[in-house]
Amino acid sequence: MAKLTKLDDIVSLCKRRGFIFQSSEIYGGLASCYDYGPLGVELKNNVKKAWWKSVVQMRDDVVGLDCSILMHPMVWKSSGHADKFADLIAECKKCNTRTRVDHLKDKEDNNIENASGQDLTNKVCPSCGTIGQFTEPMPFKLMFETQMGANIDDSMTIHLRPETAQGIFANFRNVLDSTRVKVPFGIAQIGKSFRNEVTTKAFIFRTREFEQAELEFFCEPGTDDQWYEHWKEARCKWYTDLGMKKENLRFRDHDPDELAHYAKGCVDVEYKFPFGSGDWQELEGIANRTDYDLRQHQRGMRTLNKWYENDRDLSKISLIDESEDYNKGPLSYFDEQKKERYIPYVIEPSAGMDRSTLAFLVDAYDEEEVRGETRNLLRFHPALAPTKVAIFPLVKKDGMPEIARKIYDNLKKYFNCFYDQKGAVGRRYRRQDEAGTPFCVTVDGQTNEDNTVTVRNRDSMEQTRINADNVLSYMREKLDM
RNA sequence: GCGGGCGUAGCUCAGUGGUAGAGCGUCACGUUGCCAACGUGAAUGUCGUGAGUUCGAAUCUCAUCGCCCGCUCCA
Repeated sequence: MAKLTKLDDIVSLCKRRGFIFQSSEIYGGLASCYDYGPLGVELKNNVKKAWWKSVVQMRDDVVGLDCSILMHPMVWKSSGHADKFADLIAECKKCNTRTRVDHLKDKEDNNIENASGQDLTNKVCPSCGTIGQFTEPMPFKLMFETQMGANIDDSMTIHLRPETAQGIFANFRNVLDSTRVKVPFGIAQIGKSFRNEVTTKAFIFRTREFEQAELEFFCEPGTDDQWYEHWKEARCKWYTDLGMKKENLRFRDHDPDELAHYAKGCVDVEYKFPFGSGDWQELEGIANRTDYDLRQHQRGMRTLNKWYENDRDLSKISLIDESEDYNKGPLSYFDEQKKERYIPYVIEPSAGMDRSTLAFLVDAYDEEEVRGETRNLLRFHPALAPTKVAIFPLVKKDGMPEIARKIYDNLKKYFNCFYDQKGAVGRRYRRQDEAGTPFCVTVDGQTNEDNTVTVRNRDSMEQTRINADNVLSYMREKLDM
């Protein structure tokens, strides 16, 4: 079975069928930015809907949220992004390799402790081994900056969020106070995030503007391991339930040295993308973030005045130490049954919606030989298919278009449908195959006699006759919608 | 940011200094009674962009933008 083997094939398919276009293409494109076309926006919306249904709608213990992208600067001080997203990078003058200054190691035989981290004279280039031949360290701003306020004198530099998670932590108290939730419970959100990645990569796989679906699941310390396992399983099942092939999915546990300093554990759900090297690439990360974030925000809340006093300059301040009774702080939770307060632990499944959309697209792609011709099709799960049903008159006469149109007008109230009366019906079928439409309904000569129509299945190409009045109920059952 | 490759119609590509091309797709008309049928016709090009060399540039040179592969980076 010939499949998409190169990224170029995927890009070409995406453009040809209107899934994904390069942003600002008429102006030569803007690096790392992509637009979703008519089929793409339906597909991606369906992926997001499926996530929301699984993570929020179908659960009694998760509520939703939609935070603003712009947040108070202190959010990023507390989260650590303001400091860590401003790394210094130095370039080796010899081989032009850029390395983060804090990753540079001292020359080994130099026993003298080098007090200054900024002194690069004894640092070794990890690429070519040259010592001390670096450019001045240059700051990398990994967060997007923007100005809030039209009046330049009064405007404030703020950041576009680099992750949706912090908006959830910042609203932890609000949700607790307004929704009667009890630990264990989760808060879910889907939304755009922005990161000035040093290198973008592979089509929409790593872009600077991207969409995340994140869940912060709050649980009692001590139960975190079991919830971690629970979400690992639940999230993996989500992909396979939506038709993604098991052999293209795997878990990869992070090595201890790869873990963020606050994380107790982290596992990636990876998909075997057909990129050049055929590498496994991350779709989603599931992390045990412990009580780090809520505790950090408690410190941040206590630091607010210091920020005002220091000209609202994040670089001039550091977070105030944690209070001894932090467990009873403003972001703590009171357990009614145990009559005790604690800071909940957090399990965070964080999925990339653009990556998932691409993976579902690639995974659904298929080519098969039918009567010496190649049939291209996208075997989307019905929940993900951009169009659910296409309705055709077999030919454009004998009242068939009118009947087909009537069926279409009724069905489109319930799901995305497509009407087409042009050209040979075989071509229309194949066209829908390429868009991944699960069913085609065709009105033919017999419809006038006994009010039946044919339903053609995308995957098997088989046809069934059903009564025209039952099309809606038939589709609802088959599509499970 | 480094190294390599690439950029011509919606897509795949041919065209290496002398009139801008093919296949597929798209559209129209006719035909067509179930799987990319057939006939006729049509539309679609800043040859990525900008400069330069030249009588003349898709073609040569430089710059720039974008994409792919490999480094580097990925809190």
